[in-house]
Amino acid sequence: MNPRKLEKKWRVIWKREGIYKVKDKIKDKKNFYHLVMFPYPSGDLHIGHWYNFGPADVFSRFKKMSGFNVLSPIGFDAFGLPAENAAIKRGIHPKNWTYKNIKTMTVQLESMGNMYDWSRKIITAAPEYYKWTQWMFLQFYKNGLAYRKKASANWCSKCHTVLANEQVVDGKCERCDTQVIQREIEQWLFKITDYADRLLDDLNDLDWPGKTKTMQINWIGKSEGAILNFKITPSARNSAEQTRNNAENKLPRDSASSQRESATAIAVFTTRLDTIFGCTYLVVAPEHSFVASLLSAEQRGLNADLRGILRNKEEVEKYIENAKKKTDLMRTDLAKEKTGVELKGVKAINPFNNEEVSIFVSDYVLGSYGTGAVMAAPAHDERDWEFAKKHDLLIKIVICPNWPAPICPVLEKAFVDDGHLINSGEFTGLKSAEAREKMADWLGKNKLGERKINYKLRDWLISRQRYWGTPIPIVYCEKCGIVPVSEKDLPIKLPDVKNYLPTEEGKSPLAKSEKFVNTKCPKCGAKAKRETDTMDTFVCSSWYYLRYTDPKNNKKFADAKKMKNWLPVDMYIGGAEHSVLHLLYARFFTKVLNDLGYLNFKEPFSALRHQGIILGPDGQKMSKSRGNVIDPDELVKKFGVDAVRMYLCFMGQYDQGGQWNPTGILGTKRFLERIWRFYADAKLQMRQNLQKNKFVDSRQFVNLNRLLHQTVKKVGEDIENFRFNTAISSLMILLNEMEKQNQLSIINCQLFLKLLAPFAPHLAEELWHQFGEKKSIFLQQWPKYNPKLIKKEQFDLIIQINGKMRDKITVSSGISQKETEELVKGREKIKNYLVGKKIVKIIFVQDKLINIVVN
RNA sequence: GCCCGGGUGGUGGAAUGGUUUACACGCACGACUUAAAAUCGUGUGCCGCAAGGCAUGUGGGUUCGACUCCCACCCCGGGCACCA
Repeated sequence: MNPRKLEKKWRVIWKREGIYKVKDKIKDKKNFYHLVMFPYPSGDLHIGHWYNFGPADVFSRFKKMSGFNVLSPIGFDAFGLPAENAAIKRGIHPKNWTYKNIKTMTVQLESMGNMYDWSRKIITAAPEYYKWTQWMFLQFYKNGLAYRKKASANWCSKCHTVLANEQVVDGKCERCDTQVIQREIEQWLFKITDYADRLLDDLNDLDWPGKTKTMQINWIGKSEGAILNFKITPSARNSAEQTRNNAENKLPRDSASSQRESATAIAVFTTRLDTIFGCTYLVVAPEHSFVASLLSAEQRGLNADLRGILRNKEEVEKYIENAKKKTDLMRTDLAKEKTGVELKGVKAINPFNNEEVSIFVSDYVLGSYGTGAVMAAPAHDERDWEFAKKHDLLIKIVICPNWPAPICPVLEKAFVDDGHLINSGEFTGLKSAEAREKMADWLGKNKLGERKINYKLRDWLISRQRYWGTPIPIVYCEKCGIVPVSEKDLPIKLPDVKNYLPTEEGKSPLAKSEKFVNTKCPKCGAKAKRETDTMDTFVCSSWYYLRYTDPKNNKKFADAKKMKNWLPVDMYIGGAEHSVLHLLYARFFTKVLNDLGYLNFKEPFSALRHQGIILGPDGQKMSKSRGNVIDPDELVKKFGVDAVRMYLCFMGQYDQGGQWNPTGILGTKRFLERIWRFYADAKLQMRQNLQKNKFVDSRQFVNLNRLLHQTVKKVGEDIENFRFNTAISSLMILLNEMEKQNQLSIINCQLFLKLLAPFAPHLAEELWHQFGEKKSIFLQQWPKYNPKLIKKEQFDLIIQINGKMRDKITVSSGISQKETEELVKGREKIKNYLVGKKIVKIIFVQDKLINIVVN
């Protein structure tokens, strides 16, 4: 057998006969949309792609044979930064580089022999595709979901572009590992935060790995609490040095001081309103506007009483200078000591008890979250505890774990759990959860604050200052301002510029193309300029799964009826690295399009599975510099496609991946060769039998039949559960057994091929046709098993003494306990164990074991 | 620090609370061969000549019986990380 010749032969025939060409509807068949995450055209199909697509193809072939009309498309996520970087490195235009890669990768993908419907191929960098990406942008814009703003953004100085929060890993650029800095820049954002709650709630109904759901939950980071205002007042004491104990000295606030009260207030967000009576100071982030006001020359935004009141201006300025110099990574390092300085001369007033508390500036408070200011209740928060201990501030216990015993423990660390309130005025005695409710009500009633929900999720920054992306369809007119391009003018084509290099100053290379930039205002016709930023490539991939249902449509992103046939996606397979990026964005897009009436479903991917990561033979991540990369093309040359895909299925649990074992693949190669030889023998034998007996009845082979039916059950269930490894091992067991039989039926031989077909499609198809079959094996029905045949008539009964296996006998199924006991006690081996012992107890498990307990 | 996932032979890995080590790789021996490769057969957890004993990261617990359930700890991988 020459696997490569045979495999090529079948790929040609499959293509010629178009057996993978998908019809939108087939009578009496349910549609099944099976999708793999489309590859980025990096230039080579690596083993990770194979691990993703190979076993995924096993699943979709199985579904097809199980009676579904399966859509299994493929395409290319063709825009993006790496194409550009690689193109720059090699001096090739990104477009040429990308399309050249698509060409080679298409050949590689075809060599896998997967059942893709190539007629539905999509390329996100093609104008007929990105026309609709731009159309999506316009819908977002028209509905207030796309907006432009100047704000601090993550800037990668190597890639010369801004990055979404999701693309910053450990404070570094996801792509090139360069330290990300903050830079003020005009940018486009999508309002994903509007969908935070729905993105959270709808996770419940999805058949997704729990881990992936958890990661999205954490990324969205919902926390419920309250926002409350602390009024600011000049320090009542001359000596601002006494920070300690001043919270205990309640200052009865007379009418005079009330009148002098400042209009300035600091809002804080807390999830632990129940600890408010334990608040002994406030902390604001260095970038908080209040600090800036205190320090600035004009002192705008400050009440007259507060102007010029800061007594340690220099100290504060110095601290803030230092904080600015720190990178995000340094600032968020938990191991670091919590530094900070007091704002001397000002105090904040706790709205619940009118106590004056000190205000600190510290970089352990983040300017970007909540209000950029927190109330510190050091007895009940670890960070506040640490800060208070270091700066010798008052720690006041207001939550007691020992209620109703009035004695609270002396704390050695912060007590952060819920408990009962003490020393909390009218709220004393309440449980934490109850107190939070009542206190929030009280805040609202007195107009001092309100309930508030905060999210970690930020709006999605989609503009990139790079060439190789979808142009943002926006025009800037001197008269009309920001004007969206008219839908009929789409696509706004990416010009074929010569100079696509990114620029230092944070402008897209498109800005240099006058032909592109200068245009007319779609509204008033006056001279106008185009937006030159392009979109984040994740925008392209947020809706691609819709396009496969109607990839050639020029009037709509996809026809509604056609989408209805397939969507949402029934099974989505891809890497776990997309847990928060692509998978969150695609969900967001789906919800928006659903709201706008274009889709009748709210979640894009009903079921999701991840493949694991394959490590090099050395147990390290594969990389060219380490020289531990496994080249799938080489493997195919040596072992054939079927052996490679089968080994990928066999090497371990699909979602766990693992270290590449260079010799392991020999096992599946040998297995396939054994099948080949076995069928050559079987054919000969059957030809003889056919002449003699016309037909060999499969009922002659009762034991083999049982194993066959068991295997049908096992393989089907295993594939359904993505347990490809054990499915293959049961096929191996079956072949081992079949080889021992000296007569075989045609029916059984054909049945085995059907079980094999999803794993080794080429070989199975070849052998199938050698039986004289004319239609492809993939147009056959997956075999059904007979549950009655699976039951054993006899089984090995385990005999245990004190829970240890000492003997076993083969007995008939359904044997009674009494019979078993007699049988067992009569055995010499067991008798020896019972000599001089007293039988305490006998455990009998029907059709399994007997355990004699002695002492 | 927190949240997941994992720890089983020489290796990859199997095991509804019931035979630990399926299946495969590797290794050893044998057959075929002038020889080698390929193939086929046999064996292969550890200790021991054997009887037997001991083995699923460590230590406890529940149970007639624990890889599996509970508690504590150690190690590896992944994610999050001052989110108030």
